[in-house]
Amino acid sequence: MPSAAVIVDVPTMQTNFPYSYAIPPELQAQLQPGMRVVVPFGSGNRQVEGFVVGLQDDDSKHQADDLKPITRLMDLTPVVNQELLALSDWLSQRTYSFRISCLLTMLPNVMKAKYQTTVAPVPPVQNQWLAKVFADQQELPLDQAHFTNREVARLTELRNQGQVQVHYHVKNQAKRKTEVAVVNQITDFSRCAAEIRKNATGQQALLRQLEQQPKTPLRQRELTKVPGISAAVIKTFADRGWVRKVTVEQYRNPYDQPRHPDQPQPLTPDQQRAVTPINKAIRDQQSTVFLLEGVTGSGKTEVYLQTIQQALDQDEQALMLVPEIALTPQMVTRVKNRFGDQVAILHSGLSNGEKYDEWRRINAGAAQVVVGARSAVFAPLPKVGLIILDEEHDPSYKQSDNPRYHTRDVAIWRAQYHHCPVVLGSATPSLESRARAEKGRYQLLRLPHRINQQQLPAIQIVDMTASSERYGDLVSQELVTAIQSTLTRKEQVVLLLNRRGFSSFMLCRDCGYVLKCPHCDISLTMHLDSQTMKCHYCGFETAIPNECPQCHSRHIRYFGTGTEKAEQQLQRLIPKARILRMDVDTTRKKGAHQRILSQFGDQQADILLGTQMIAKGLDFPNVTLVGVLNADTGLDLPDFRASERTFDLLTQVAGRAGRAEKAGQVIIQTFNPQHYAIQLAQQQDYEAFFRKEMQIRHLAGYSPYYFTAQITVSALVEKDAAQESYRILQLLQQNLAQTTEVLGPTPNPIARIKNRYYYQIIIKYKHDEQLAPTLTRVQAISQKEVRKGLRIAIDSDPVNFM
DNA sequence: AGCACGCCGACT
DNA sequence: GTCGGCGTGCTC
Repeated sequence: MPSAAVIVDVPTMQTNFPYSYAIPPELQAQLQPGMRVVVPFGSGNRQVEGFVVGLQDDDSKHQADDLKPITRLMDLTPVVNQELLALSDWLSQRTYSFRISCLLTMLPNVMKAKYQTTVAPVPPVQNQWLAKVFADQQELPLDQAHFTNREVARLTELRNQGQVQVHYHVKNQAKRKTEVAVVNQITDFSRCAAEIRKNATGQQALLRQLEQQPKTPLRQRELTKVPGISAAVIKTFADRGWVRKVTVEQYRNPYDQPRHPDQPQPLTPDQQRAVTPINKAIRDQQSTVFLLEGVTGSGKTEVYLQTIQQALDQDEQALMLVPEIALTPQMVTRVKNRFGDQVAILHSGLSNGEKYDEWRRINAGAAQVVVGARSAVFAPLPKVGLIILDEEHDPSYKQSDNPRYHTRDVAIWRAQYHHCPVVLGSATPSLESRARAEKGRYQLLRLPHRINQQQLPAIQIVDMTASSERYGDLVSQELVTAIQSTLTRKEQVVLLLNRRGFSSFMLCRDCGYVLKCPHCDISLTMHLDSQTMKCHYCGFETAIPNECPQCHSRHIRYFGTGTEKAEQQLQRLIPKARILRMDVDTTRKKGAHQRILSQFGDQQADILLGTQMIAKGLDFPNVTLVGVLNADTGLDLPDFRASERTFDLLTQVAGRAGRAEKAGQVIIQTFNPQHYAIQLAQQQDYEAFFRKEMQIRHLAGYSPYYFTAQITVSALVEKDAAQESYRILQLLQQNLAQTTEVLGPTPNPIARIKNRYYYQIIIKYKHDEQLAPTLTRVQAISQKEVRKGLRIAIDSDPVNFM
């Protein structure tokens, strides 16, 4: 008796394995691994979504007759292929998360089922209350909106008496749109042409269209755009049997822009030295990992495009991952211009429906190139020939909630599966990747020169501890002068200030009170445009006080400068400058990103002032000055990667200057002018930074010399989080190897967020056989404790310690 | 997650 | 004595 192995949508430790279900005879022919099904689960036979991960001919553990049958199919074809099924298994072990969570993150959001429980009275209805509640309704949803807890208890009682029935509904949210298309049935076009009257221009036009593309279904909506072709013309053809009407899936096209086809550009010798080995690996089906270390402006993108072409030439597909695609519309345009409609785009800026459409195009084999952010690494391409991870050091490649995967790891796994190379590209590779290249595990390719012999911009450091008072603490005289002369030359300026809002905290000068978020251990930031004090962690907002909430003194002051205040001050210093501000607050609305950038690109502003979102990938030829208002914001964070992040950010933003024929200039303002991260960013010497930082990591015993794992415990009561973390500490100490070091528990740098108290434990290890089984035990414990409001998060390779 | 079973305190 | 509180275990 055949049965199906099903992973059910019940994310718990105790259900984290496949359950066997009987396959009803009518489903036996259709059912395949990778399809979603609805299955009865638990005592009430409540209906849940599940993924078929395998089929068995007989089941030794269970007699066929004690298996429950699959209720129904949710898909007609598999939504997870064999590769991704295997990947989900590896991923769940690697990240200590549930298999169902892994499967669901590989798919667009809309494919997660929605559940609804309803209740219906069983006729004849005798109970008066029941009759009154239901009146003429057949059934009602069993939720808070319809029934109070007391009423639910009453319903339970009536159900036990058989007067009420409970129904479980599983709703597939994914709705596909269809449209009408016609398929050509003509074989002899000249004979048909003879049959059409000379003055029937519409019919002639349609015939020409069919002749051009006799094999593909043509969408009616597109066809009727052709002059002369109308619905009536199409109907005439259908009546004659010349075309057949079919319905095809309709896809929303999120980047429906006119295309300017471009051709491969001639390569510099550097680029050629990179392209050759990558293309060879693609041809030879080698799963080599290349680290492409190229300074900003060295032409990495052209290397990507020409290697993608190699994969396409072999009838294979290419996957290109970028940090957050909304930030680099220029990159999307370049790829689309080169490869046209075979490109699919997946990123967080798309609506759920748009993501689903792009995903289906990929799954149907209609896309050959996928460009996308983190989750696009799961794009269901059947035969991958190349995977590119641009800006491979970017922290957004790490998912911060379950499953806590790193895109780089998944990319490498998939490359091994497909026997294809991975290209990790960056101007400032992560220390981990660069170290692997050093050891020969990755193959290092370097692009040390900018294309067209452009000079790297000259970088000047301004020591803000010695800055003149006249200009305040925000902008130095050097920067103001440089901005002014840039504007006189009719060139543009990019300014980075990695802090949003107006002022970062409010302080009472009489009693020393600092206004904090009531839900988090963090001071509230003042925002002038919304006239509120905001918490950047939980979103709490309150009015701006005009007296101290504690002592009612009116001597309150606001300290710290964010982008809002910087904009105001700059405007005062340079009244004629047209300033555009770009941060989370000005880009919240859909498309705002693009609008600000194109305004700046069209020279409608002189200065683009923003947070780190302006550091990446922007390419404006008229920008000749880049200023960093405060290089220190990230430097003193309690994170061993603080220097690396600062170096990356400064290098990245400096690269925005002088990208065309005009020379660029960069001014970095800092209170730590001697710090090596800032010094070496000034020299734009990544290799020197790498060596220096490696020494420091070696001494401190951090990545890449040691692996790290992190356990975070949180609870509503601080004592609970602390106690539990000490219990886990004990478990770790009793089980882990002697050489493994366990740090903590310590309260998180921000000890409370959204009313939860956080404690963390850091594990540093080199080789520890016991680590995986021990963390699995921690995972099991977390399952039990979750009922008491405790949450335990395991991160097998954290990138962020805040 | 949701449901049943089972063991302790407040009530008709 | 029973009703119902929620702590614990199980779901093919």
